[in-house]
Amino acid sequence: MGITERKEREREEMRKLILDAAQTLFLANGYEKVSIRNIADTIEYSPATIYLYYKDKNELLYALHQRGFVKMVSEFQSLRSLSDPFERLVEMGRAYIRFAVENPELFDLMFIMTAPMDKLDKEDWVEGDQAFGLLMTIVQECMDAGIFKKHDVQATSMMIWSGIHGYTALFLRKRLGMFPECDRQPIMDEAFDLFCKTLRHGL
Amino acid sequence: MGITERKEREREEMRKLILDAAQTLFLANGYEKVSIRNIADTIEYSPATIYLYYKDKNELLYALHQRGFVKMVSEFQSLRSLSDPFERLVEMGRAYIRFAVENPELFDLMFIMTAPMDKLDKEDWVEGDQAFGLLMTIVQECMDAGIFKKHDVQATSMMIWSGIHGYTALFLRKRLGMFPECDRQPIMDEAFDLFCKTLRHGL
DNA sequence: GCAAAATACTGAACAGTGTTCATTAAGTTT
DNA sequence: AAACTTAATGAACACTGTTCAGTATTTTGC
Repeated sequence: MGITERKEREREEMRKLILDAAQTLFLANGYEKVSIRNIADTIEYSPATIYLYYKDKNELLYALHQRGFVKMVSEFQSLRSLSDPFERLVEMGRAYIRFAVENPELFDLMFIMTAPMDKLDKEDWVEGDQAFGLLMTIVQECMDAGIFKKHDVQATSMMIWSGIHGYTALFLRKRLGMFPECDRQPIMDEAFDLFCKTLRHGL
Repeated sequence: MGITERKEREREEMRKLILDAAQTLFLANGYEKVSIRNIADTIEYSPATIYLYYKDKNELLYALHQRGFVKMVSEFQSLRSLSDPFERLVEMGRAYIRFAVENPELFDLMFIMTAPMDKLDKEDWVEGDQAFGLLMTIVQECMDAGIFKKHDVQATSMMIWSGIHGYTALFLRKRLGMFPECDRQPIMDEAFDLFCKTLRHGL
């Protein structure tokens, strides 16, 4: 009897239907402005139905959080073609910033929003761990190649991640009001450049 | 007739009464969990009354945003005693992180939350400008003293701010799940230390 | 001192939110 | 065909920010 299998498949399809609708709405309108009722409307089901497939709104957000990491890690794959480890590091930083600017809502969910992160176990961090692991590998390679002095790889990677993350967080959350609109991009670019040079000479 | 003056004074007192109550509640319970009705209850007025003194909830948040910057800038005053400009810079970074950890909700409002920043004019950035101005002054002094090479002061300051901000943002928003709980603080400290050293040698 | 004008305040309502649950409809098993 | 299981829903609950007509209270002009 393949009925249970079909049921399971239908259930998975329904979960995908809901999540796809949620993703479209969230990424288009932001998380605040999308309600369970909105999602229910677009898939033409009752709001209560959504709760049969996802425990609550946060579980929906967390599912997207995971999708975001999968997308980001996949975009990092293009780095493999670069042979020079430092160049790869710089390009990874650029990719991180690019991802943030091109997918602001996803990035928000992944690194800034509080909502879905309230209580996460270690198992929920596989994707984030993967991305950070990639960074650590590149940093290690920079050390092996003599580009960086030998330091604790974890702390060094953390320092670099923080440095890059800072820009994107301040930029996305519109905290650069002290600069005139037109100056912001150039200043950001110059600051990123300076950060890379400082790493190159000082680490 | 001092009646208009008294009225003005009473109005200001009422604004303070509301804002104080809001601050206490917000900083204790977080912004999400405090409603206008909660605030109204604690000051024993009707919810509608609050709208006679503040346009909406965001105006309340923005008033606290300003208070936060005043507090932060006042905490930076202790830096004046340090004579070495680089030491002053490091200590400013420490003070920034300390402020964030000790006043997480205020910091959130000032640098992370989207809510009150939706549309701010240039005049609303005086306090932030002041803090960033202080940073630029110290960076300039580091350059004058020959500790840093001469670069664009704005971009350099921005780079340093981003670097420090990154830690605090990731930490406050609980994005260090890949590290075991007990390792986080040491890694953060080491990363901060490494950032300072890297600036010292590489900038 | 008293009526009229101005100000301060509030209860109730509106339109929305996330979430739950008894009830109904559909599908599966015996 | 009847009994059982599963899926979907309408309606409700307890909230939210915000508005507004109406009621107190205070100030003004006579």
